[in-house]
Amino acid sequence: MAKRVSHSESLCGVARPLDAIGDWWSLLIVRDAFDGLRRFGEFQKSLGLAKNILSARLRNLLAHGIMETVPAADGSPYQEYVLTEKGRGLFPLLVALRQWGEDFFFDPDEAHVLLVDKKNGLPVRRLELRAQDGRVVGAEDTMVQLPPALRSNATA
Amino acid sequence: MAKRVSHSESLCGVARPLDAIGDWWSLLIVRDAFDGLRRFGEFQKSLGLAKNILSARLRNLLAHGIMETVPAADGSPYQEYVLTEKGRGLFPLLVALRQWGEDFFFDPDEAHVLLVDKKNGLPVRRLELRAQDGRVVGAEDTMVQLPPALRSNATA
DNA sequence: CGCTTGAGGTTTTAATTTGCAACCGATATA
DNA sequence: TATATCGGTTGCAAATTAAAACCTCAAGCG
Repeated sequence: MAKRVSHSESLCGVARPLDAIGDWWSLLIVRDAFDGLRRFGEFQKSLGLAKNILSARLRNLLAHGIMETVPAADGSPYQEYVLTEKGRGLFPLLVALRQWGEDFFFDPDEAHVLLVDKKNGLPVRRLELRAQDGRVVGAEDTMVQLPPALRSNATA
Repeated sequence: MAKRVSHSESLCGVARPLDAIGDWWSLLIVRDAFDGLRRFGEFQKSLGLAKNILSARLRNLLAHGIMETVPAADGSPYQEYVLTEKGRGLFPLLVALRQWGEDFFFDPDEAHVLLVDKKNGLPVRRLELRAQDGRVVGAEDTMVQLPPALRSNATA
């Protein structure tokens, strides 16, 4: 955290998010939250990280509005950590990460968990980026365009 | 790097990729590579990071097969760094990160770079996850399914 | 030739982060 | 009253990160 820049100013659309979730653990916490985990102890058991680190990461996620605490759920006197809308917005990113991992980090025959459609248990499709006209586009079909204001400098 | 586990074993499909690109800089380097940067000095100038860190990150990206060095391009005696197929596979992830950043890290009226279709200059669509039947699905419509082999333990 | 310059790093060193372990406070539980 | 469990915080040693200085090689040039 707090890598080089004080806050969000002058960071591009890729770098700003990284300031919030750009470490190993944060995304795993978010993933566990998507899987329904809510309690401090649940995250700790699932991830096996030190409590002070989990504490710091949760604080950071709260500070960035990615998770929030809710008073209780089952009457216990403790609070729980749940994703905000901003946090739930990370779903496509997690899917992209998972699909990339499946593509390149597993042997072809190696067993791994599958993301499936709840309705029928079938695996989901691949994430696809489409242009306005519906074409599936890759990196080579796209470019980044600076906003009219600040033409020309880099990594705005 | 080398966070807690020696190598890839027993890491889920989300954690394994994070072992390779789970730090602030690596993804930014990859993004710059998508933007056409190839030389050590180009990356350093663009990202403004210390040379030893860039060196370490590039080495790591090479070790993970995300980038590779090619002997030259313009006759200079130095090597260049280009994305492998595995590295190019990160495109959807970068798009997901960018779109999330645009959604939640910019004021509605704040200018930011746009990812556009090269053919016509129009912005690309949003990334969408679809089920086999074509339905757009969100987190709440999906679940992770363990492979038949190892039913029941967590985070396999 | 001898000097400088720039690319592409490595080494040194200091600051930051990490993670283990111990502790703490509050609530249950025996 | 003991004791255990949850949800943390605090110390402290070890590892990681980063800034700056240094090194090497090749080219340019006077």
